[in-house]
Amino acid sequence: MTERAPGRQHEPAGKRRVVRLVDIASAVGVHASTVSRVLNGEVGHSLRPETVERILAEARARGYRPNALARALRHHRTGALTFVVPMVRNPIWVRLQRGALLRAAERGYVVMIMEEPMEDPKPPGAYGYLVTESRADGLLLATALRTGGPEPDEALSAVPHVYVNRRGPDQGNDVVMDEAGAVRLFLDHVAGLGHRSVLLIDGRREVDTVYRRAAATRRHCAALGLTAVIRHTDATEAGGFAAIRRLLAAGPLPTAIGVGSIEQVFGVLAALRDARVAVPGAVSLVSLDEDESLAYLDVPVTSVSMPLAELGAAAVDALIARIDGAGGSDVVIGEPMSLVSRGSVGPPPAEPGLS
Amino acid sequence: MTERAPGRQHEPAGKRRVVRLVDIASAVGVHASTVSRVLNGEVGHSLRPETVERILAEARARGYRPNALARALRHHRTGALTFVVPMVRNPIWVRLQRGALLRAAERGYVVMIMEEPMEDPKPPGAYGYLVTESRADGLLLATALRTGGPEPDEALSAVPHVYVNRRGPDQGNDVVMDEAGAVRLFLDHVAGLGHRSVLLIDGRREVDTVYRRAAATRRHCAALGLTAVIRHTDATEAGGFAAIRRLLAAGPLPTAIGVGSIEQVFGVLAALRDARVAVPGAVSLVSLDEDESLAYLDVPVTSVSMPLAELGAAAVDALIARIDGAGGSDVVIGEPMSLVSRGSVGPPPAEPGLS
DNA sequence: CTGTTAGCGCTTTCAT
DNA sequence: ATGAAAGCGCTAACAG
Repeated sequence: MTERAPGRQHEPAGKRRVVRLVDIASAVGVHASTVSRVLNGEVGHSLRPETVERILAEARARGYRPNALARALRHHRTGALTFVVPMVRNPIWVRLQRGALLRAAERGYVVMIMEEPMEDPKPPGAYGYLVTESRADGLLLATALRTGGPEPDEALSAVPHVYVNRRGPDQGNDVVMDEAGAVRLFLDHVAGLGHRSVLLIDGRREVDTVYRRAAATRRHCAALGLTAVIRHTDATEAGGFAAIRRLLAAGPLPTAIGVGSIEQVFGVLAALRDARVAVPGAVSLVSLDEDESLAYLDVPVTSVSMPLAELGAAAVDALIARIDGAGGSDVVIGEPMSLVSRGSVGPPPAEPGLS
Repeated sequence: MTERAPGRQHEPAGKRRVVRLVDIASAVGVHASTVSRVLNGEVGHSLRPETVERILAEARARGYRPNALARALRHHRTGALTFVVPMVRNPIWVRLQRGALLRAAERGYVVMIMEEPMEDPKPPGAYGYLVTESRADGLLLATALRTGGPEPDEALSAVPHVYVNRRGPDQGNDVVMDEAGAVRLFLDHVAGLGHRSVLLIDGRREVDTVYRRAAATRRHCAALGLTAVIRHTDATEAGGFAAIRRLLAAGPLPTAIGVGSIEQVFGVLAALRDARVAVPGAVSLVSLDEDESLAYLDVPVTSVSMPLAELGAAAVDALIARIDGAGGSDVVIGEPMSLVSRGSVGPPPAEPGLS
């Protein structure tokens, strides 16, 4: 009883080594390869039921777990994916990440996260080494910035990869959301109420989602006969605040405002509040980025809810398909998308543009 | 010119195999072990400078990257850590994760994220297999719930691990924040302004941080001669909203309110707004969870800012120390912590508890 | 100074 | 129905 903290029964002093295939093989009195076959459920090979039982029992008893490293080395498969995300605070990434993590787990993969600093963005190819070094089987690239040209990143030519929530330079590897659909939901809603002038406040135009929303806004406003003003600003509270400040100083606001990120929504709301611009009395507001907190603001904010988790899951599926050698084409996730009405949208004021 | 997409020069049709140590060895005309030595910068062994040069040049030319799998198999080190986090929306995890990711990268580790569903929490030992299978060298356990008893999780006895932002059942493996310090910052601030009654709205008491904040509130209120009311509710907007609703129905509110999570802050503010309780006129409000958006609400909310990123970094350091066999003791991160004054706190109303 | 050998833990033909 | 042997890519002990 003077022994220190005995773990189980025959615990040899010192930390017990992890149990290997050969350990259970020699315990049962068979060869390691036999154990391997049994544990991998080889159906082709007919094993004596009794042997099978003994092996299974022993493995279970000793809590055997296969060494993923050794396995991966043999199979040229790590069972890991790397998700490269921009280092921003926006909750959009949390949901995207969650959708991806869940689906990856379902499909037997683990996910490593790499965060890319926004100040010092690297080209996607900078992450290719993770696959080359056999740390992962493929790359989910959610770095936000559009790259300069359309030349495919050579460093990724032999690396399974998928661009998530942005388009990449090479065709057929994009998994994105239907940003145009989201914009249409917003515009049709306000146009239907009689608004004729629209303002979009969004992030830097180098961000691909922003670019696509802006383009869709211009296009659809033209189609509907609405005037469109588009302002790019920092995707922060301060950015949204400053944008409204500047616009107010220059003249009356458009009557319908769409905002790209929730941080900007906070800033926009604060600026409108400061300037005593009534929402939805004088201007209507729609967030293109859904979050539950929008329901609890002094002006509950209507938003467009996008399928972030589905996007993450679809990206994982697409990447695994590429790892498995199957080709694949661009994917656009459009469902489920909906307008969450919360009261920040109303008809335009009698004298349009009144602020 | 009819060939399809030639990559570089001597690209043999089909995807080029990854370059191995032996490839560059045979190219240079030396043995693989020599290459290994050179590339690992063996100082003890004196290598002929010319050989070194040739090897380095060849490796660079062919973009050689060591196979992390093979290396890990030999070294019994994967160079990966697993971070187990609860699956919640709160931005606290984003910052914690970021601090951990950054520090891990600095120290040459990659990080895998596992999200634990809040509805179906598993014991921390359920993640031990990741180390046993050699998928990671250690575990950062940020699962929020306190476990039942103080019995150390046997499944983790041989697994390097550290509990992050919560205390674990085994001693000496905790890396937590100074929640008591945060609570004191809040209480001293409001007590200094003359408040005598305090309300804490926080999450489920099974969450360790909540438990510690509640205990510290009781203790410090007693020391200061303040009355303390503590309400546990869902860590959501709806939870905060409902808590205030119920309290208002029962009578006047304490004059100083602390709130555990930002989601609850949104709910609390909404409920106070609905009930026309002036902030900070009738009650003062402090968020124990800092976020920039708090500055842009209709009532800018004062908060206590905690060192989340530092916590993540410290946890990584502590875990690596344990992986390296060094012992370690519990760590409490208290700096930098500060009160961010934003205007939701004022002196108590003349008739205390007036609502 | 550099090559040989063995082996990390597992899987997979090929034998028997 | 099971064993033997080779090898994934790399490194470390030991020769020479």
